[in-house]
Amino acid sequence: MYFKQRTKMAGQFRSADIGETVVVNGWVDGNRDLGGLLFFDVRDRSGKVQCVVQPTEETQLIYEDAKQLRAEFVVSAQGVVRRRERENPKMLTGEIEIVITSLTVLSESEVPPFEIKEEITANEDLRLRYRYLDLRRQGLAKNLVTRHKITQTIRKYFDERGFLEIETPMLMKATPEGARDFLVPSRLHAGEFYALPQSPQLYKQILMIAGLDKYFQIVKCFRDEDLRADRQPEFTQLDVEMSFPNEEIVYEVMENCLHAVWQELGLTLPKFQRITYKDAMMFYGSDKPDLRYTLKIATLTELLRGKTEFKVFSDILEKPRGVIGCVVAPGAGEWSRKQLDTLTDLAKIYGAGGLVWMKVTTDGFDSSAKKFLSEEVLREIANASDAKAGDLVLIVTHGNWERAYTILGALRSELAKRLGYLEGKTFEFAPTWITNMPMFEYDEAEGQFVPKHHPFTSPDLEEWKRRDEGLENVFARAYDIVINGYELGSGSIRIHDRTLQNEVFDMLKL
RNA sequence: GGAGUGGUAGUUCAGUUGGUUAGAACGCCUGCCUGUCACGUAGGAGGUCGCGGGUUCGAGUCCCGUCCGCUCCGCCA
Repeated sequence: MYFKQRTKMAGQFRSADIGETVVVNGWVDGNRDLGGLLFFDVRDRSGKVQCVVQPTEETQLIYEDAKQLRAEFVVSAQGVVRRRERENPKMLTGEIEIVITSLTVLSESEVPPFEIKEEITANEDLRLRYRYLDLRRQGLAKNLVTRHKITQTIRKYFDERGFLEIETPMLMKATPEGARDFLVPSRLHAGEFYALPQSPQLYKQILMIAGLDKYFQIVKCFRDEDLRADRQPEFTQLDVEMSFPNEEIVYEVMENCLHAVWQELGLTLPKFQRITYKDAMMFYGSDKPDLRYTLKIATLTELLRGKTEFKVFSDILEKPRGVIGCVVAPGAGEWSRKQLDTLTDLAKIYGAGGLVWMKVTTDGFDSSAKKFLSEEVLREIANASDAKAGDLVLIVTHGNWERAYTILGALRSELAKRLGYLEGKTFEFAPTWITNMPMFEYDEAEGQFVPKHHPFTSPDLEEWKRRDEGLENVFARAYDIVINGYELGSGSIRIHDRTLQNEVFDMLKL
């Protein structure tokens, strides 16, 4: 079909164009027929512009055509730009409109399954089925623009610092990394499979051993595990590797990269904090803590040792990895039994046997375990957790310390939500490094220690020897970047030499 | 693998203790309207209540089974 090349994109017309004869191509966004006067908007990715048809003798045919326009018709319209009689300050093109002199419908549209407007109500699965319609919305298209800006900024940043962008293979040999591999059947070797990479891990190791020194890649990764709202089987990550760095260089390179990205987006990223993995777990109950609010977990294990016969507590105190901890909800002393029950349900989802609660009142304490805990013990718990009159204390026990803190962390997040700590805090970033990730963890099912990190990560053996602690306390020199309770990425110091790697494994008797 | 929750008009939802013809808003269609931009206005069409079975005089509603979506746990750097 014949149509004229557009003068510029729909959202770019301004009062400087007044008097010009122009062509605009795009999608019909709305059709307002006032009888003797008809408006329709033409939209493309840049925005939209108002077109107007006034029926006179010579435009009568155009008017008849324009009356047939429906949402999402693809049109090519020619006309003359003029100043509006009434401007619309809400539109970037609101000072002008195009008086149509020629109108071509390039493609008609069926009635869309949902309305293409910014305040969308349709379900996500419907929107995804008609992704090409959903992406016509400015807000969503803007996300792709933002993503483009981010990747461009990252490429520029690493290029300027001497990093090489190198592609690594997508079809590879299966490696027993953490996650399940996606498999691709091989035609040449019938019955055998390629694996899709969970990360470019092995290849970047090779690049370092080969002496490429500094590498980065914006790369697709595949993990065949179950989904979550914020977790997909296929995702893109920024992958970086350096030879001969130290910890401060890792921090510096990644922090400045993120600062550059935030700056490009017109945002300011606050200074990074650092918290060890152990502290993150003990105080916030998560390896990706949300630090936008200060609510902290308190540990009661040693405080209660030998001071109570309460079976729920004493059973845990006998276990070497057992922990009793609590989290305080300030001012929640009036919460109903029903509200407490839903908190108990939440704790149980995360593996708690139950939940002991305690309310601090002006003249003492009330508790679900009042029969078993003395006034003195309750007072000590209140002191240790800094609970004041009117507060609610939630106490959790578990035989595995990480599990105990995970439960408390889930309660902490829920309390923050219920107490309104997050209202209006969407863009208050609290970037944090979680340092000293554990190299091993104790596997209850297997009854032994298993690697928690991939074996390429360098362990901090000096620190380990100095402390003379068990395998549980061998730290990987690895770090997660966390913002607002979401993991943004990770860094680590790695072993690039096979001999050294073997040596380490010997030392650890693996 | 497990738990919770939902499935009613094109869309988002309401639907009371099981009871007459299953409703609303937006969208859609038709008419009217010369300054709208969430146009207005008058009217209209549109339903296998996810699917199958059961209980009942009667099922959107209760029971059993099943499918699908979402959220979470497990899992997952």
